[in-house]
Amino acid sequence: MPTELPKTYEPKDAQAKWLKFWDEKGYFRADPAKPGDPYTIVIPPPNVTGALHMGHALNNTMQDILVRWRRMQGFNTLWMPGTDHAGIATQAVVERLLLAEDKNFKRREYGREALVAKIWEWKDKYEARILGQLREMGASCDFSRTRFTLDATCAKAVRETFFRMFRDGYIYRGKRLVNWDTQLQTSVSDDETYTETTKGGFWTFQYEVIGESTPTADAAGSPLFIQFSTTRPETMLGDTALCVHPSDERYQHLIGKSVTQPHTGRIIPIIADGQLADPELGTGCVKVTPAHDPNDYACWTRHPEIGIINILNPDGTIAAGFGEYSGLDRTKARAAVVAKMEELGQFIDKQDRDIPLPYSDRSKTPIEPFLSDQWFISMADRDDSKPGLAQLAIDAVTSGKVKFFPERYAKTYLDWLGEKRDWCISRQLWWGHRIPVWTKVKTAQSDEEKAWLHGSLFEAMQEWKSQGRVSYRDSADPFSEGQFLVCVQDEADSDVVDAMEKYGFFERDSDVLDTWFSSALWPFSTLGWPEQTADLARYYPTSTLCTSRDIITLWVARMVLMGEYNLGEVPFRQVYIHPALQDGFGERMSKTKGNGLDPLDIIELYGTDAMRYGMAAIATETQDIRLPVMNVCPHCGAQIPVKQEHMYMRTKKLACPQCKQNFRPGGPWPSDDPELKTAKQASDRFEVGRNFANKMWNATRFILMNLDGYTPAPLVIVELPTEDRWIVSRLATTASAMTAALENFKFAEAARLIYEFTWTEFCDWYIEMSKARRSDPTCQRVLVGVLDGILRLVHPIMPFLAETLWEYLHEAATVRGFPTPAEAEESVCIARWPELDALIDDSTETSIARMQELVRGVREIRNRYQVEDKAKLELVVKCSADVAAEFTALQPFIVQLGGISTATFGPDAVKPKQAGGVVNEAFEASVNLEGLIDFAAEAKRTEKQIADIRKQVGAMQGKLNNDSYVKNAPPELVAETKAKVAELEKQIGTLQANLKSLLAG
RNA sequence: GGGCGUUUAGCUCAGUUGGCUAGAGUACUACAUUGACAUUGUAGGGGUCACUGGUUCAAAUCCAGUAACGCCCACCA
Repeated sequence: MPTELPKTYEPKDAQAKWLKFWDEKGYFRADPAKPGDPYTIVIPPPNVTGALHMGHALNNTMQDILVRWRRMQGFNTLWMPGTDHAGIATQAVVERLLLAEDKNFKRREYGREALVAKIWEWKDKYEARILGQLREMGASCDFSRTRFTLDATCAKAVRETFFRMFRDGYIYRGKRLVNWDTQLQTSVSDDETYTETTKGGFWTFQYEVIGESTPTADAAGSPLFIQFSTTRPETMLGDTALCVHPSDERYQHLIGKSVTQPHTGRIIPIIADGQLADPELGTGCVKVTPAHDPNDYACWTRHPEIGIINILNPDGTIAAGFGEYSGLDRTKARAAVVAKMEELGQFIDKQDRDIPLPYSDRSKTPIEPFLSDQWFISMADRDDSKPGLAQLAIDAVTSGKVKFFPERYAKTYLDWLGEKRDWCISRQLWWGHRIPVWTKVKTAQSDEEKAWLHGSLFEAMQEWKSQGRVSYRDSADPFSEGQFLVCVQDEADSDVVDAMEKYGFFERDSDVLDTWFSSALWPFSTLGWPEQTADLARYYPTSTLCTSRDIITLWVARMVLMGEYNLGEVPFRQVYIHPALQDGFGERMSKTKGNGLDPLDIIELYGTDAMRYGMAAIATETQDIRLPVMNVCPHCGAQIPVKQEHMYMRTKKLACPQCKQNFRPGGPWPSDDPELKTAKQASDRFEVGRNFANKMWNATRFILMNLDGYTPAPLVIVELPTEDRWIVSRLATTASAMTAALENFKFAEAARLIYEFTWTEFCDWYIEMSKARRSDPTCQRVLVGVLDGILRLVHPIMPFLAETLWEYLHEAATVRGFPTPAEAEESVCIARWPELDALIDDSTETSIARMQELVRGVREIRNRYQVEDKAKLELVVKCSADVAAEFTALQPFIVQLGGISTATFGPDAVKPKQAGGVVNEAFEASVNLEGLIDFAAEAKRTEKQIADIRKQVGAMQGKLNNDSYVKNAPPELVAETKAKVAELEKQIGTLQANLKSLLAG
């Protein structure tokens, strides 16, 4: 006696149970020694800054569907999990935490080692949380291989890559403007700045043009001045040019001339640069201060001859070498610089103006653009035999080695790489992979020092270099040069490091690498590269990368580049870009807006399977998808749509329209009123998945209730009754279509296919039909076999549900399937993906479709006349002998599903006098409505139907009367139209006859 | 400013290479209730396919333009 199932599916119990079971069985542990073509996915490592959000849920669901599906297909699968150290974001989070604990927290005083240790603590906590959430979502990762971008394995790959690139001349040190916090004396990332409108000034000055005089000068000839405006007068000390637009007629004659910078006496040129100067703005002339303004800096890179001059000390005072201004704070310097211009009569005007000024988030002081040493990777083409890195990555895609899905994203990738901009890889942080380069910071003084540096150390270095332990530029005695850089292959190589640091000649660079540097190595660092591991040999290159489009450039392009450079092979064959989630108003979901959705709320409310189904169903090929968010009232459970004005924590309290009680809208913010209950968040998009899970649950429940005496036996398909052949064929078609959908990353279609097959065809029709065949052994076998197939097909999307039902089915019918039953696998995770193409049989489809049409017609009449279901109807169907034979074979189902008392089929069937009817090309069905019929209403309906058909016929006749249609359209289409017209004309005839008798009453 | 995308039922979205009366889910309406399932069943109503023009025998679909919205990148003396 099979187990009786509860009435509804309880996702929570199932989730806990199967996570444990799968883990114990080790289904997701990859073994390179096992057979099967490899299928590998590396997870886009989530940042260890916090919890997983809905975007992760989407991303990971896509990956898990692919991995579970491929595993069932017999691939040797590996889904590599892990997390990202996310340099800036993580360090900022931890620093904010420390600042909250102690208002006087200062990074420098706290110290590098202590801070890094603190961040590790944070990492351990949140990594565990993230991995836990990943498990809860059902992710079939191989958690035994979990990596972290800052762990020892990944660090090795980082060191090796940096060393090679340094050695090969791709990595170089250069200057770049950074956001400088003069109070904390540190650079800050763009993320750590905010812009605030500040009262400032807009000054206009003039510089004297050398050797020119005004055209309208008096006899003596007065000097010619050129005017420009600025909001930061103090930077005039660092001016190295004035700039005008090349096509600006006012200044044509001055391009190439020079002016005097009055404070410094420097002679600086007037240059033309179309990108910097805008003739429409101000005077059309602009000063150029490359060291203190990003645009001017860019201008300098285009005109390097003008030079670049830094005027600031790290504390924001004016640097030495600027006379009376040196040592002044930048604000005092500004006043002094302006005063000087007034004194010289070269001050024209000052207007008060509100200026958007960048501030440091940490110290709340204005940011200074500050020139500093940075590390870069050169992307450009090279003169030597070595490849240009950008080109390597471009070729990987243009050659088709890497394919994008949807294709259009290849353009994003190629456009960005085409610029071949160098990649700045250094970050002024402590959390990350520290740059393994030592710089010579002093020259030898004493004889002893000289002997050491130029003698013993240099000799040792040459030796180490030949051993590949260090890399540096060759020359007779490089150590005699001023700045000298040594890249150390292994920072733990104490021979080298101790030797360099002895006497303090060398200091290690304090910067760390951009977090994307280690992320770029992820597809092979996780597999153990540079070691030649079994994993690397088996699972690289990986198969598919699933990610979002905003990191195509930051991440995808760089992985390809690094894979090609380090291993000479692309890191993945396919890149699937999934859509981005938006809220109900088309705005990107984000923490600051508070319009996000917590996957854990969704899981709790609807279950993991429902969440996964929702994610799959939503993943179409568009680039954005909307997910309207609702608050669930914590008192009564009412669902209240989130409105735009609730965002950004603008609404701190909401009243439930149903129970009138107050609550706090759900969101990422901490509560400021512990009394006020916080709403969970929901979205009705997940109800479909929950309902679907329940539908499958109950279908299984029904089948198991009717399985008494089940025996497995081979099924001879051709000998099966129509309805059995039909459902088997439909299952086969569905399986085939799902395979194709998944191969093309059409997750929404895959979800729709299994949903429609299960709900509409299997539950609404086949199971209903099976009720007329109680305990028919063949029917039992088909029910069991189709359910088995459904569970396999749905497993990648809804694994917990599938596994739960699989276990029940296993108990009741271990041996199952068709055409030849076999003992099923112990878990649906390792069951074979259905490949039933041989069972696809189109010929039965038409008969069942006709039968469905007939039943639907009867139901429609029943509804129209409000005939209650219990009342049996008399059915007469006028049709060809062939169709009559089909209907006769299916008669039990027609009788059952239509609620029929007697049914007559055939060409000579005589319809009752008082009848309601349905007419189509294959049959005319009539139901006896004696005593019920409303002749006038029925006549009116018939008239409308005739009119509708006439309209169609008219449109088609129009086409057929059009010579160019008959001439140009495909002949088979024309023939089809003609046939259709004839068909419809026939229907009109029947309907008119009916109308006549209706009118006659 | 540059690039990419979107606009189809009240809402969220399908609609393949142009070709029968444009579909689904949800919401809505009516009816149904101890027989797997109300997280249900049966049936029904609901669309100027953003707008303008063009190509074509034929346009939701192809082309051009307009508008609104979204995302990415660049930039704002």
